[in-house]
Amino acid sequence: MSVRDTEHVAIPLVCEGCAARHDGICSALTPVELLALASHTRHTRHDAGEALALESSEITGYANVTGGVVKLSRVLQDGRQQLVGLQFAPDLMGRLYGRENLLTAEAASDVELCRIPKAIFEALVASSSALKLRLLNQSLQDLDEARDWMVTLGRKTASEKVASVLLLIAQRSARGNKRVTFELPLGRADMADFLGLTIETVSRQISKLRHEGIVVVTNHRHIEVPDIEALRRRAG
Amino acid sequence: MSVRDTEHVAIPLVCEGCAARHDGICSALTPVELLALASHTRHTRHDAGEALALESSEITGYANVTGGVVKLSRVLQDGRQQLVGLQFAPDLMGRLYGRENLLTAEAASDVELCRIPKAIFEALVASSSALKLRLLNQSLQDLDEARDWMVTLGRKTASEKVASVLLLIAQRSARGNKRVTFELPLGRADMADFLGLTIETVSRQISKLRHEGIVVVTNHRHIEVPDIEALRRRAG
DNA sequence: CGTGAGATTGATTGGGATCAAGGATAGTGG
DNA sequence: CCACTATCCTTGATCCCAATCAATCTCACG
Repeated sequence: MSVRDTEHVAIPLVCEGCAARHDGICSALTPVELLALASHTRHTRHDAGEALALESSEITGYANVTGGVVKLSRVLQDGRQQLVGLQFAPDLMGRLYGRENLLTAEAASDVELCRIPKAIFEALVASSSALKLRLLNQSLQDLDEARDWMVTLGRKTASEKVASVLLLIAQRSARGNKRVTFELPLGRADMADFLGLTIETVSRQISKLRHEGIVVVTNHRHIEVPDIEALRRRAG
Repeated sequence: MSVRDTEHVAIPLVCEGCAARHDGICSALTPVELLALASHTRHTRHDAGEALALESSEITGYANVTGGVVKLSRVLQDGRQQLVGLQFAPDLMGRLYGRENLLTAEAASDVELCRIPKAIFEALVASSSALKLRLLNQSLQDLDEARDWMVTLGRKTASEKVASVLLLIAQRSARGNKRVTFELPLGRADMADFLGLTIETVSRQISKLRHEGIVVVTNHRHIEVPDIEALRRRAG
């Protein structure tokens, strides 16, 4: 089989135009591998608020987030909750090699998933060095982000914390421009759980940023940031 | 070459009895790979408090922690500091494929390292699927731990936080027994930076745990936990 | 024994939580 | 199209946990 021959294997139809194929996990796969994988995947849609995986439940498979935003959280026995991460397309969901979920995954917005059975995906990982490397890089980056957030949680003031989430979401939503407009995938309660604050404090700090002209808020969820650098300075 | 023949390759002398060879990164290597690697490693000793890597400095290599405890931290511009992790033997230090350090690494206790040049180690990773897998599992576990700690930082009270560090260190120091005795690798200032608290609050909470009989403190650094389950309950 | 860094304890302050009303918004059914 | 309603958000008043300020105390080390 010549090198050119691999180009004659058609990309699965469902994968055309999928974010995961270009920037996600699937970009590490050859057309042949992608074709084999596609025959085992199942696409699902989920409304905002729907639980996608429950803490302590058995892991039945993995899933690429192909649209929307997923929030990952842990809860203490008495109900205190902490969001520990957000997943945007084309992130892969599911703790590799895990037996049970350590986290709850919930749709923050309407979400589209491309689900892959556990055994199929793990076999693919075992056989593909490129995929292993891709997953390794992904988890190292997630670790960097988790550690960054530890600084936010442990050492920033309420005001800096709120600026930090807005900045995080703004950066995911638009690139490069000084002025940024976006729709918040999180309500005030989720922001509070992400920041280790209460709803009231989040609301007050957003109001403060609004009065100071750092952000323009329309309809609670819609945010405009006239000067992203000004916001960055507020994030500490 | 028969299977038995690989056993005729001698394990490098320096690797005999090394923690990394049994439980660490090196356990994923064949004797041949280990031998090749050993010729490039350099063993170093460091006193408590010594900086091992500086935030924003160039990454020049990786290192196995072969003895002692290393603390990883980030600082904000104004000096506020947050510890984001501890590394015990036989953890691997250094952000794989990183160009500059995102964290400062400092010896918490006296530390022994087995240093490996960046290029040598990366070539080894590229060639060994078993090593890739091992590193992937390590970083996934670090991510789980970072997320656990996010819950501690974001949602626990000062009292629960202090119980949480003590529990973390107790679990690393001794296994299985109900009664545990250990030496703290961190002073009060480091504990405060790990927990997002002040020295005074850490000290007060330790005193409270002492008065309640949850811990016995001798010489500030030496801790006894009569009933590890009682401590676990305090950690939330 | 003296010294200095680290730890403890006490007094006071303050930032964010809690308690408590209202105000906006999106969805629903008339 | 417009109440009606439930949910989410905002704002205000008060409280409390942990920070800050300040004074010893302990202990390792010369």
